[in-house]
Amino acid sequence: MSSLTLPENDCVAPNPLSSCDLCSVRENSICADLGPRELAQVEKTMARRSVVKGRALMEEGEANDSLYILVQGSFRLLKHLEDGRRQITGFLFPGDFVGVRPTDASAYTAEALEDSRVCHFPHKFFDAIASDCPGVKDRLIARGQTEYHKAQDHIVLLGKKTAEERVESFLLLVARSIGDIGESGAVKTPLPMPRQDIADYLGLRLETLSRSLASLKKKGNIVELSRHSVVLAAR
Amino acid sequence: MSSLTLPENDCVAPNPLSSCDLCSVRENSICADLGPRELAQVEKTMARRSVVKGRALMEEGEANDSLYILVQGSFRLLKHLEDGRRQITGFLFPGDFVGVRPTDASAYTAEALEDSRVCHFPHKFFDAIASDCPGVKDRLIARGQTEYHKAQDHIVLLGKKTAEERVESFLLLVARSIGDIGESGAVKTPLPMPRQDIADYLGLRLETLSRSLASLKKKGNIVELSRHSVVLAAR
DNA sequence: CGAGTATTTGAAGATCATCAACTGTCGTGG
DNA sequence: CCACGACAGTTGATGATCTTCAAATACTCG
Repeated sequence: MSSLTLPENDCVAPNPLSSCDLCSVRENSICADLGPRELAQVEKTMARRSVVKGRALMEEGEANDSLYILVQGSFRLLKHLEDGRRQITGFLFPGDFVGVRPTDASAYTAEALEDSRVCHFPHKFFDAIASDCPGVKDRLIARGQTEYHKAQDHIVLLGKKTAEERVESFLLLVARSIGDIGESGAVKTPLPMPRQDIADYLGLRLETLSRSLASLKKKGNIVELSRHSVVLAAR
Repeated sequence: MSSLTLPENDCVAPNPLSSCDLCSVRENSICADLGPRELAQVEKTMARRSVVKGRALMEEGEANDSLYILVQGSFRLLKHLEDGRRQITGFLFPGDFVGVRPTDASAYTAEALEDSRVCHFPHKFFDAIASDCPGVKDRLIARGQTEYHKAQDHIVLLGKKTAEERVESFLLLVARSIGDIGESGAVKTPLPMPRQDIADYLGLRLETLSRSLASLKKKGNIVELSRHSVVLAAR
């Protein structure tokens, strides 16, 4: 209760992700609302977890009672139709959350696109500190809201945009999360997910996606294109 | 502060919607979490408001600091693309919420499809009672979550379903909110929104919607179809 | 009843899907 | 180090679904 020792830490913190003090996504997360006392509590309570590529953090239909914050790596969120068709409803990048609420049946599956690291918070923890840190619940509400807004943008994309518009919107979306602005204002961004995942996110077939990418490249909107990265022209 | 008089009420409560005791959507709402003291507070604080057909409860881009609970009627939620295309992201029926969080710029517009009645709660109110009623914030989180799940279902619909599948899903959706199960298991449901709104929800053109409806009727999935209602065959 | 709008229906065209073949990339093992 | 196999991605040709443009019909409200 009283000690502030950091269980997983060596003295020199060889892994920068194992201490909250050095956490790269902390300002964006709930942790920003925690006082020093709660933060110490967090460092004792929570578990950091590695998830290897392809593994699920939670499965559609299964119970989940934890909140995960993605620290490193990326995930896809997907839902299945009865007949096996699948729709990707979103991607997670560092700083994003899953499991804002405990539930008996997750609405979607979350699978790692690459080897990743997450922080794991049992929801019990939030209930426990809720009275001391009222800001935490507000932050959960806020995060739920931004998820909802992202979903609405996705709805607009699927409902009203053409194939090429969808692809462009998607690339900008990824770039905003994990892209780097290069010299000349061009943006280079990794694409950790395979083409099929992008297609399933955009409501397009693989081939249509490929053609749209080719077309955007010919038009100059895409400067460079490879399997795992894109460079977008400065607008 | 101390009196429990209900401002808008006559003795015999001529309008059943003007007292929380008689509110038809109360069990589904936040109010279910309120203690008698808070409920009394609610009856003094909140305003019941009529919204005439076509009027907006909130506008995309404008500030909003209130939560509204729909008591009677229906709304459409919509977002605009820069070029004027519009996408309907959802409909509200009695018991549904808008404005789960205060914001400087609403993500969408909410317009009445018919003359409607809402309960209006300034978010200040929730902050004020948060410590007494911890359940209220949890309920807001939960509600945000179900909104998110609905949005995800919408995403699946738009991303993976054919025109006819979309129309069928939509009709079931409405039926679940405001439909009546008739004899024989058939479901009759009103359609308070015009065809164009349905099309804009489903990501289809007006004509395609109309044809899909006609086709579903021919197949027998729709038993009866008029401008403002449908009867769905029992499955 | 009549004007104006909402909805349906028809015919032609475009976008995206499907089926199929080809090319590139990565990792493994000889 | 190169060769091979497997998988990921691209490209081509054809076709279906949905859109577009156009006109007719049905409703609703004054």
